[in-house]
Order: sequence, then C-alpha cells, then structure tokens
Amino acid sequence: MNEPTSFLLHRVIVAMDTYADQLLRRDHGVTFATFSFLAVAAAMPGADVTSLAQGAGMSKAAASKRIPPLVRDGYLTAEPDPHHGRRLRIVPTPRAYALVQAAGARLEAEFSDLFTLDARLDEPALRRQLETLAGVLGLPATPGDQP
Amino acid sequence: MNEPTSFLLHRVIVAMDTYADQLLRRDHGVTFATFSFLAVAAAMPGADVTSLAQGAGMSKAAASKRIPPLVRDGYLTAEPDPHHGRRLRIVPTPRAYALVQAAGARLEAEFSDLFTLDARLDEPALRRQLETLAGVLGLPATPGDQP
DNA sequence: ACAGGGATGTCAACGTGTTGACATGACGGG
DNA sequence: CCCGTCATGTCAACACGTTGACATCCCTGT
Repeated sequence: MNEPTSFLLHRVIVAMDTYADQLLRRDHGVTFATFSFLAVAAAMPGADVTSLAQGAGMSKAAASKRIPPLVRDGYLTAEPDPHHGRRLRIVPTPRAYALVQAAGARLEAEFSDLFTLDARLDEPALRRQLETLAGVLGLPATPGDQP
Repeated sequence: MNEPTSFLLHRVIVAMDTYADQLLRRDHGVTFATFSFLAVAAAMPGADVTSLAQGAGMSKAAASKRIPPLVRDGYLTAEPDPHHGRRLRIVPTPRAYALVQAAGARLEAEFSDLFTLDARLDEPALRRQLETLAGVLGLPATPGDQP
C-alpha cells in the first residue's frame, strides 16, 4: 500500500517549515509565524486588524493578540484610525521592513538552493503543478490579496 | 516579484489540511491531528509513548497528554509493559482501526479526485518531485518508520 | 433624528503543541 | 552488589491558535 500523495505533501511541508523556523530563530530572532505575520503587515501597511488577520490566514483575535508584543519590540506601530473610531492602523517600522526583506531573501535563497540539489528536481514544473492545485482549491493567486 | 515556491507550497498545504480537518470533523468526529495520531498508533500497535511521539512527529509530553482522552473515548488501550516497569504499551482498539481505515480511505479518495479535476495536474509527476524533495530533506521514505 | 444591523477590536475559556525539570525503572561497569 | 547513567513517562509553565460573547462605533433606511 502506498502513502497518499496528500500525506507526502504534508510531511514535506512540515519538514520545510521546521527548517525555516530554526533558520529564522537562529539568524533573525523571530519564529516562522512571526516572520510570516510581519511579511503580511509589510505587504499592506496601514491595514486594520481584520485585514491583517485575513491576510495572515488567522482569526481576528489571534491577530489582535499578536500586535502588542510586536509593537513593544519595535516592529509595528498601532494608531487609532482618524477616520474611524474603532479601527486601528497597523504600520510596520523600518525594523520590520528590514527583517522581512533580509529574512525573506535568505529563505528564498535557501530553498532555491534546495531545488538545485538534485537533478530530478524541476522547480518550474513543480511550481506549475502547485499553482494549478491552488487554483483547484480556490486559493488566491497571491497571498493576502484584498478585493 | 514572484512568490517563492516554498511559500506557495505552504499555502497549498494549509488549505488541504483545513479541508481535511473539516471533512474529518464533520463525518468522523475527530480532528485531523487526532486522526493522524491514531493512524500512527494503528501502524505500530503495542508501541510505547516515546515511539508514538517519534512516529507522530511530536514531543513525548504531547503524546503523553493525548493518550488519556483517546483511552476514554475507546480508541486506545494503555497497559503497563510487563517487561518494563515504566514503559506503557499503547494498543489501538477495533474502533481506532475502523476509523483509520474509513477516514484514511475517504481522504485518499477525496484528494485523488482533486488531482483529476484539472487536466494540467499530473499526480505521478508531482509525486516524483515530492519524493525527491523528501529525500533531499532527509525524510524517511515512509512516515513513522522505526529503525 | 434615530433605530437597527453590520463592522471592529478585545476578552475569556479552551485545545494542543513546546521546553525543562523531575521521579523512577533499567542496565552496565567497577 | 551498588552506583552512575540513560530511558521513560509525567508535570508545570508557557506559546499561540480557535470560538463565542461582548461593547462600541459606523452607516443606512425610514
């Protein structure tokens, strides 16, 4: 009996996430989840908590809880929206942009290397398969796009 | 600028996991993590807590906490190993085997369908890429194999 | 003007993972 | 035989997500 492809996919991702997490912790002092959240925030500066939650694929409550520590650590600023009494404007600081840029480039480089480690790996082909799969699953073409 | 392939991979998996989780909750009354844990237990009946943790890719403590509720719900039995004063023998009940078999088949069927929904999807090709990737990452060929 | 419904952010309670510490059983070398 | 060391399971504390409830604010229809 063969392992289902979906399970194999799962294991591969878990391994890649673990690797990325260790790299980010060691070299940038943040966890993968934090980096990911900051990357979303950097992609939509001035967004409110709800948009951030959607973009990061988590609940409003989770995003709301994540923000205060990131403000304390100098990665974000959170100010009340002058045009809306309840809405917050979340703006990344230069430190956040620097982290996202550096760590993002680092991760991309690492995983690019990964795809060249074996001649049987064909990144463009894999990418096409994944994009089609994303389409079938109803995922947006780019992460966290706001309509 | 293009989204890194590794990020795309991540998003695809998260979507598939979410889908699987909803299906399992609705039709089998367990979460994906629980199913996954029971699948590991079913693959190594009589294993101790440490082996189970390794097989399921979690810490000993997490496995240890997971077991009592599963015993209470009639999915597992946990008895002291007669040959070792501290070791426990974790044995799945028929109910666990039935769940793993039924839910596993269901998931596999769903995701097989998924791979036929678009003519551009080539499951064998995708699978070869993933297996090579797993090899490069140093993953075992089959999940939870004990040396 | 204002009543009602939706949007927004936060809270409490909970689920489930982690790490580090710990008591205790197994085991091998002196 | 006994002592040091490792293996084993559990506990406490924490991290970080979820859901459901909630107060508050905005906006629209009347």
